[in-house]
Amino acid sequence: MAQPGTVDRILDTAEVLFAQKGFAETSLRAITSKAGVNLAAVNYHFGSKEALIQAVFERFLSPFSEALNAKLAEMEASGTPDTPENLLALISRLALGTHPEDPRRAAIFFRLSGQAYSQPVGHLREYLHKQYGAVFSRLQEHMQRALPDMPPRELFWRVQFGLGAAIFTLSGMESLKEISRSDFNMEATEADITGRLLPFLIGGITAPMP
Amino acid sequence: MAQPGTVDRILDTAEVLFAQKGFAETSLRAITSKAGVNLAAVNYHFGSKEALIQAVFERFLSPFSEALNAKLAEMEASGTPDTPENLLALISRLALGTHPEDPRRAAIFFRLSGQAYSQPVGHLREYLHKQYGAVFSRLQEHMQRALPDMPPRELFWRVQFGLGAAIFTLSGMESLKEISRSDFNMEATEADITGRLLPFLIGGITAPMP
DNA sequence: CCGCGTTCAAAACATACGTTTCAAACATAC
DNA sequence: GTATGTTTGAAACGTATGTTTTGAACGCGG
Repeated sequence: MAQPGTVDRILDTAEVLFAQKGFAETSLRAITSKAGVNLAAVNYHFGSKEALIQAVFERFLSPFSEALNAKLAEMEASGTPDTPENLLALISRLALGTHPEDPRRAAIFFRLSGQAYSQPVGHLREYLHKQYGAVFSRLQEHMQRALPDMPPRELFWRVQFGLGAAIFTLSGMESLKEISRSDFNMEATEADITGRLLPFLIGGITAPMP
Repeated sequence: MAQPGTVDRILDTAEVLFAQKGFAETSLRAITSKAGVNLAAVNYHFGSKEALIQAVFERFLSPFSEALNAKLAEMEASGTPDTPENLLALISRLALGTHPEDPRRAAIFFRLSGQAYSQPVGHLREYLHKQYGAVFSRLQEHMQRALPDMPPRELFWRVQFGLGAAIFTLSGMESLKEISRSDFNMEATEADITGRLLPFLIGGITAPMP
């Protein structure tokens, strides 16, 4: 492994370009030339482009997943009550703050998630489900405890809807900011949008059953 | 123009493949060979691959956009009150029923929308905004009339959140159906999911202000 | 200082892509 | 029936991609 070197420079550059332009549209040459490393370095260190993509996601999601697990355990230990407000605020804080050294990485995080989710059949989606399905299930259980009267199947779909609203909106934040700027003369920040998002999610998830 | 021929066979095949695997991942050779037409036919009839993509969207969105416009005009004329319920039910019915000849096309419609939205910078997103921004604005005005006490900027974001929830969920419906099948032994249908989606959207959009 | 495993650099490779070319087939009007 | 404009077919073009190869450079323990 290289010290503060090639591997990390590739990952740093790749995550930015993947988030900006997508996986298929980002060539290894674009990554390596911008990262200032040799083209062959990707295949040498990672094996293939697809392995690079997975490595980018692992570096992103592992800290998030671990932090979420830790915070949930903390909640359980301290007896903090399970409420939609608590759970969603927790996730929101985590998503925005998992990488405090660079706030821009939150935006990259969202865009990568959107790319992964809207990706076709690809190995990526099942890799994510296999790798991080456990923490998602745990979250779902907490949400179920917060809303004991809601049928699990209904809750499952509502969480999916909420996930969609969040990822989709935050992933397209750049464009939406521009629209909101031209239509409302309003500058919108990440924190501003997530602040508006939370009441929406709570309202949707706790909406009365049909 | 070809009669019941080449052009439509290309569009029919392209929309399926684009929805399944994305734009960049679908080659013209894959389209033309599956459609049973010559490779050069795409460039001959459409000019380029990008023009093909736009043509696919135009064939999808124009009927939808026109139908929505017509229904909104109908509402205005008949004095039907603007309520979130009415408006969202209207859109839902339209999205599921714009192409009644083939219900599978609703799924394709959602997947294409998801692809377009999560697409990078590409010309597609601004093309869609330029082409269909008007009908979206009109819808937004109706929603504003339904919720006169909500600040327009707040409403803008809430509509975006709802759009995200809808497109994102419906676009990933195939995978989500499978998860719901394995986790809940539950068969989910399009109508089932949209039936659950509407209360969520209404709850989110009408949630109390923070 | 030497030997060896690791990393890097430059070039080449094979392939897939979008696009273009050009002649043949076709349809239509005169 | 011939001429004209349109559509199709097969092949080629140029380019960009992911990957592989081959040595050189480097770091380090003996």
